[in-house]
Amino acid sequence: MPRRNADTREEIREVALDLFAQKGFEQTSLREIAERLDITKAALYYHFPSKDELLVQLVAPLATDLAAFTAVLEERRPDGERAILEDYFDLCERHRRVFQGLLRDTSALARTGSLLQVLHNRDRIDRLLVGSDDPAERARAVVALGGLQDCAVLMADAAPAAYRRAAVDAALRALLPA
Amino acid sequence: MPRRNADTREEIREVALDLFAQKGFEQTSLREIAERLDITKAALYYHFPSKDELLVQLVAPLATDLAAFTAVLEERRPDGERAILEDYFDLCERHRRVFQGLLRDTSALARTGSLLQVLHNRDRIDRLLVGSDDPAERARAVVALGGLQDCAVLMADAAPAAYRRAAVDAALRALLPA
DNA sequence: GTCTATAGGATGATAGAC
DNA sequence: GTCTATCATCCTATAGAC
Repeated sequence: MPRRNADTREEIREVALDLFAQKGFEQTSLREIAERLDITKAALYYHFPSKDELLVQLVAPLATDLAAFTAVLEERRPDGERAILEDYFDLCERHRRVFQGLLRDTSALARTGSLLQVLHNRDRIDRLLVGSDDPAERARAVVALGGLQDCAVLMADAAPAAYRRAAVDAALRALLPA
Repeated sequence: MPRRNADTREEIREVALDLFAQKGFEQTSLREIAERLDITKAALYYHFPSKDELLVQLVAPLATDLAAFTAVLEERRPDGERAILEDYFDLCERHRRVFQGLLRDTSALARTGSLLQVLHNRDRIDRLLVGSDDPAERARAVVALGGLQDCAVLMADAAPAAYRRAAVDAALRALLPA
């Protein structure tokens, strides 16, 4: 029998993103997604050819958005760094769930408790650095530390010594109120 | 028969971290780890009670280091923010492989090509923002954007509007040369 | 400390009826 | 579009010999 809601495909995307964000891609089975929608696994395969393709479609909006952002930045020198940063911030917010759930799959660490331990420490460091629990104050620390942390991942091609000074300087500027 | 090398346990850790970092935790089977070491799965279970426990032991050094860092920060107001940031940077570098391989499990995205797409864009944005390929210059952008991106993940408890201004301001300071 | 053998289960995916 | 039934494969983990 046909189901209550017309747009099953969109419902699947919604549930899948929710579960992936919550438990990670690998640890979410198609059975779980199907159960939550009260359909069968086989029905999923009518709408999506594979689990991987489902993932691809979930990340696609972010990928598209990011590509557009890059394109704009490339074709003309835009209206100032502030505007760029604001736009990038908005982009991250817009795809917050994707960032949270798909760009870092922390499920395994969460299961073992390691993740909580790390995040707890990080959170305390953030608050201590700025001496406040206020989100606006904390953000300075998150930017500074998050930025440094990102270097470890994204600058894998360069020797740490080559950018260490610059990175620390930048983080310091971010941390200190203007 | 006993194996060539005495410290099998350490060899296992080494190989496991390598494979986890490369393919992600969930997608690395104990069979693969065993094969690479020329032992059997059963032998792994002599050294580690479970796959999860193996993971825990791999993250443990980072967790410990981070806890110590927090403790120092807590007990006394340290020698200035610069030193703190430098220490945090060093900590990240020290555990670079863990950050790369375990704190973000990007394996699924990598398999589908989505990851490459996202990282490629991010890399170009970084270079464009500072107008240079020099690592030292790029670091400013990585810090600024990485910091903003981290906000989307770590400040999940706060309303974006509450820290948006502060975060963008901090990122801007990080981006602009002093 | 390492092996063989296997239990016991979940998973992604497909075939074919309705 | 959704179902039932099933396949083939892989997995973590354990028992027990050597």
